[in-house]
Amino acid sequence: MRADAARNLVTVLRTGARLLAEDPSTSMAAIATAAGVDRTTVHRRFASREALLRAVFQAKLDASERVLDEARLTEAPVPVALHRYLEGIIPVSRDWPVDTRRMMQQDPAARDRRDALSERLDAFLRRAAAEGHLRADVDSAWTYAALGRLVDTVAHDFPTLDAPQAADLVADTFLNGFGAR
Amino acid sequence: MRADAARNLVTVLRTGARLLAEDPSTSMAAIATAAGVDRTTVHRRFASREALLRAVFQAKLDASERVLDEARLTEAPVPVALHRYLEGIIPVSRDWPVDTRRMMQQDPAARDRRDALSERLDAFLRRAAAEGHLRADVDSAWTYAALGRLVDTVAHDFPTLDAPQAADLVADTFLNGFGAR
DNA sequence: AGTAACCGCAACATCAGTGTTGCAGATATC
DNA sequence: GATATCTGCAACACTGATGTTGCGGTTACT
Repeated sequence: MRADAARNLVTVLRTGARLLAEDPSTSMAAIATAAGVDRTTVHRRFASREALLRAVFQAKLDASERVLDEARLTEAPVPVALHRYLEGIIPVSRDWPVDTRRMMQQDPAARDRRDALSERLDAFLRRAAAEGHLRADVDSAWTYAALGRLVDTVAHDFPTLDAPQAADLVADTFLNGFGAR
Repeated sequence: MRADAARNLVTVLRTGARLLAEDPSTSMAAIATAAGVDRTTVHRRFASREALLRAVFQAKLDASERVLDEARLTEAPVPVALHRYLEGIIPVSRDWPVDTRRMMQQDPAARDRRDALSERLDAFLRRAAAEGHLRADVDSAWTYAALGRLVDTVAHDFPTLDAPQAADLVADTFLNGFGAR
């Protein structure tokens, strides 16, 4: 593939992710215009609208897997791994703001990859609980779900915070909650 | 309006809310079929698709305002008001699972109503902090956003919990977080 | 029981989004 | 500079969703 074609491709993907997050029914034409290319150019790279959506979600999964790898969730000390994960995943959530659960219905392969990611993070949270860093009386599914929502919230509703600040905030809230003591 | 017409109307509204939450691009035809009425019947009640969406969000706002009124956020003791609010708002989130922020763009009147609700809840959270129930070192906007996400998460991802159980879980997590102590 | 309101059905027009093709010009790469 | 690749543009066909209308039959209300 030629270099300019590759550039256009990533531009379309990132623009598409942004617009589709705001409005999941955004048309191919709107994405093409916002990306600064012709509508037919998008169709040349992505055979169908569904193919474009798949590519966007794949890009998010790629980035997420990289973050989990680099966080070393199974080996690093729990507080270190947690913070490294948060600092990595918040920019991913910002770059690919699409809602993962929506698409997963029609793309079984993507769903499997996402399930694998979920399981890795869930295992980390169970280890954190076993090692005494998290409460043992709370369902890990609830812990996992709440952490994910905190990440998305800080990523999209507090865009002025940079990644380290946002990670600090999420970690503090996640561990200590909002109650005075 | 005749009684059967009123019944159909609420059925369409609730069915629409459910389907539109799963997929915001659900067609009027799909909503009509799922609600057990003809497509033209829906069009007789709602002049356009946009009108149907507005009605769904209005219904959610109506229910939310009722909950906030009954929670007596300005008078009741903070722990009581918080629990009463949670126990009321979780069923609302389940009955009207649509994402409020999406629609608010095109409907200024609805956005104003939603802003008023936000302000009431935010004022409650500020009172809670002032009376020593919440940490004073956390931005109330973050507190508000996080609480809202916890509510939505428990409402949709943990449907087996009944409202009181879910409210207990959210209140516990909100106040204490997930860290061991 | 009579009346007004409501509904389903069929048919139609309209419109926006999707996907395709051919070609001429521009651009990266060698 | 030659070549292969990519792009924009124009044109076209197709599909699905939206919105409307008229009519005959059904259902709620008094």
